[in-house]
Amino acid sequence: MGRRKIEIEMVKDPNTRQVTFSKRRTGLFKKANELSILCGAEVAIVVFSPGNKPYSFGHPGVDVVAAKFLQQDSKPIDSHGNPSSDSSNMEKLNLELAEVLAQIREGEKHSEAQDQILKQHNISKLQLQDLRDSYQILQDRIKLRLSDIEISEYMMLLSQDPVVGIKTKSLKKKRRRN
Amino acid sequence: MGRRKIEIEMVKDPNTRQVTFSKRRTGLFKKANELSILCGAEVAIVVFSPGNKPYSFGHPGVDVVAAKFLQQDSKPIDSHGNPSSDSSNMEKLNLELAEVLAQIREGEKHSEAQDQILKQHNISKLQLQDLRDSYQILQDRIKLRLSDIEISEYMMLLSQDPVVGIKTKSLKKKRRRN
DNA sequence: AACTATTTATAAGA
DNA sequence: TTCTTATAAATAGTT
Repeated sequence: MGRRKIEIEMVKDPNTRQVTFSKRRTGLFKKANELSILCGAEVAIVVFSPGNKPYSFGHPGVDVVAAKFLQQDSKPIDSHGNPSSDSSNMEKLNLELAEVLAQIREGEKHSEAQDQILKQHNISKLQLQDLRDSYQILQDRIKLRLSDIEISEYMMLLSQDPVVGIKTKSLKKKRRRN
Repeated sequence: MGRRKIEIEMVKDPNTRQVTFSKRRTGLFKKANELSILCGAEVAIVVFSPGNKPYSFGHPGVDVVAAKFLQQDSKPIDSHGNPSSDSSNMEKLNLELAEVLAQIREGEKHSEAQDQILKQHNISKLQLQDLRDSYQILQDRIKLRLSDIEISEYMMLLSQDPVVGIKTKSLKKKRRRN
């Protein structure tokens, strides 16, 4: 898609490679953003540059999508012999957890503590115990504030026309157990 | 990039939306594959379709890239007050772990057990204990065999030169390298 | 699933 | 790095 056609193989010149990486990473994230909007799809991307710097994109967020992806596969297990905490109420907790993750992301913008949010959701530490192993690392990352939040917003501006202000809080499915 | 320009907004017709999703997801994964090859970058993508079906792409693998992404952020922590297991030898373990993850992916092709691979790497369960909380879920997923392995291979065939023999469904554009 | 008219991404160049 | 532009590539609507 340029002045010349190129072969899909490692770009030899380091300088050119860096330029190519920057351009194509931007393009990839833009495509991902369009896909999520056009189709209502959830997307998470993590990329490490040739210089090993991390870049990420996520809608509604890398954590949310990653959690969803990880949990779906971890449920069907135990045919292997793994006990794994009782998965009967896992689904309900997972739904809550997904929401908590989203809110934590929001809360960070206001420098709120994670624990406070947990309390607001009336989730006891006992309940969290079940999910701790699986989500510990995700929550750790959340505390650090993710750069993908900014990137996500940036991509919004790039491909959308007017765009309001900020707020990318599209995850608001309040699922009550019924 | 089609007969008409479209606005980047939710495609209303469910049928059209599904078609758009399929086309663009393929395009996104192809772009990701090219980026990884051209620049030697590591890429991981997870997508949920409007129908909530998961798709993933990863080079060298979703797990490997995800683990790398997660661990880099979990190190700088503890300025928050979190104890977090001593991070002095974390790096070494992480390197080992990354390699183990890669080998597990390989091992699966031969139906090997995860434990055997762990032994081959001489990693005791005590050492793994440190990383357990963070990587438990990743390892669980690995046991299930990931679909992204197949996808990754498929993408390779798509964008690399000659292609061996496998029937690449809709790719009949025979390009010769020149 | 295929086909193209068009739009979009991007390789070089400035 | 950012912008420009000629060209390659992706894809929206159609068959």
